[in-house]
Amino acid sequence: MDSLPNNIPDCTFFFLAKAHQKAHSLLKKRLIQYGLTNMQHLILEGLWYQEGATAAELGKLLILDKATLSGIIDRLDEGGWIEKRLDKNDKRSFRLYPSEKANVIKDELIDVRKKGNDLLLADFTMEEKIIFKRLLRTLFLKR
Amino acid sequence: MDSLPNNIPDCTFFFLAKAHQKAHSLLKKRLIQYGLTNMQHLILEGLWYQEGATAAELGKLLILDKATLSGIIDRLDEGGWIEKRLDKNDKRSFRLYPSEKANVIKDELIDVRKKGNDLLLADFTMEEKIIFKRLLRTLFLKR
DNA sequence: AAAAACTCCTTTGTATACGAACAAATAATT
DNA sequence: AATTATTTGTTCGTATACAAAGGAGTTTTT
Repeated sequence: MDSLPNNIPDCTFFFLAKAHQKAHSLLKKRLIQYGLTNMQHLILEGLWYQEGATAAELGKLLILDKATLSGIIDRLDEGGWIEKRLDKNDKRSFRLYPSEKANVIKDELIDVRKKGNDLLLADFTMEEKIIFKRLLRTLFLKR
Repeated sequence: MDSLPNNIPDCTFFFLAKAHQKAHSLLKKRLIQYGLTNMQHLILEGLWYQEGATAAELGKLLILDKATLSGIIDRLDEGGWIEKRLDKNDKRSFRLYPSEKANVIKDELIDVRKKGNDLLLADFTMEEKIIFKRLLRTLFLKR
C-alpha cells in the first residue's frame, strides 16, 4: 500500500488551483497600480480584441458566466474604463467600447500582461512552454 | 506584424484560469450530491491526511489564506463535517478532526476526487499526465 | 516581570464565480 | 397575428479569495 494513500500532492485539481492562484497573484501585483483587477483587465483586452462586443459575446469569447460579467462590466464602467452604448437593433443589450482613458495606456496594459506571462513561465524551456499551453488548452476546451 | 497582436488565446494566465474553471466545475458536479463544495472537500482530505491540524497548519499545507480558511471551517463545522477541539496548550487555536459523519463516507469521498482526476486527464497520455503535473507543480512552488 | 514582537483566528470590505429566478425584448412556431 | 420559446442582462444567495485591521494569547527581549 501506498505510504500516502490520500496523496493530495498528486491531485491535479489541487495543482491547477494552486498554479492558478500563483499566476493570479503574480498579475494582480502588477495591475494593482492601475486600479484594475485581473478580470477587469481581461475584459478590457477582450474589448480591444473585439470592440463593440456585447456582454453575451464577451461571455462566449472569454468563457465567463453572464452573472459574473454583469458585475465586472459595472465596475469597469464606474471606473471609467469602458463605454456602454445602447444597441440600436436590440434593445436588450448594449455595445461595449474601451474608453479614452483605457486607450491611452492600452499598449502599457497589454505589455504588463505579456511580461507577466513571460515571467510566469521563465523557468520553463521553450518546449515546456509550448507543451504546457497545449495541455492547458486541451483541458479547458474539452467536451 | 502579427494578425493577432493581442492574442488572448496565447495567454497563460487565461489558460490557467480556464483550465482551473473547467476542473473546478467537473469536481463540483460530483460533490454537490454530498452537500460539499470543492474547498470543503479539500480541507476534509487535508484533515484525513493530518488529523488534529490547526487552521494555521492547514493553511500551510494547502496554501490557503487564513481569512478564507476561517469561513470554510465555519461551514464545515455547521454542516457537521468536522469537530473543533480547543487546544490545551494554546488557547488561541483549536484542533480540527473529521466528524463521524465524514469518516463514514471517507473512502467514497476520496474516490470521487480520484475518479474526477482520472476523468479530467483522460485524454492525456501517461507521459503527458506526468509532464503536466510536473509543470504545474514547478509553477506554483516557484520562488 | 514588563514591554515589544509575533502568532492565531475573526471580522470587514471588495471582487470574483455561478446557479436560479426574473423582466424585457426578440425569434420561432403555429 | 398570437402564442411559445429563446435570449439578454440583472439581481439574489452562497462560497471562495485575500488585504487589512483588530482582539486575545504567546514568545522573545530587555
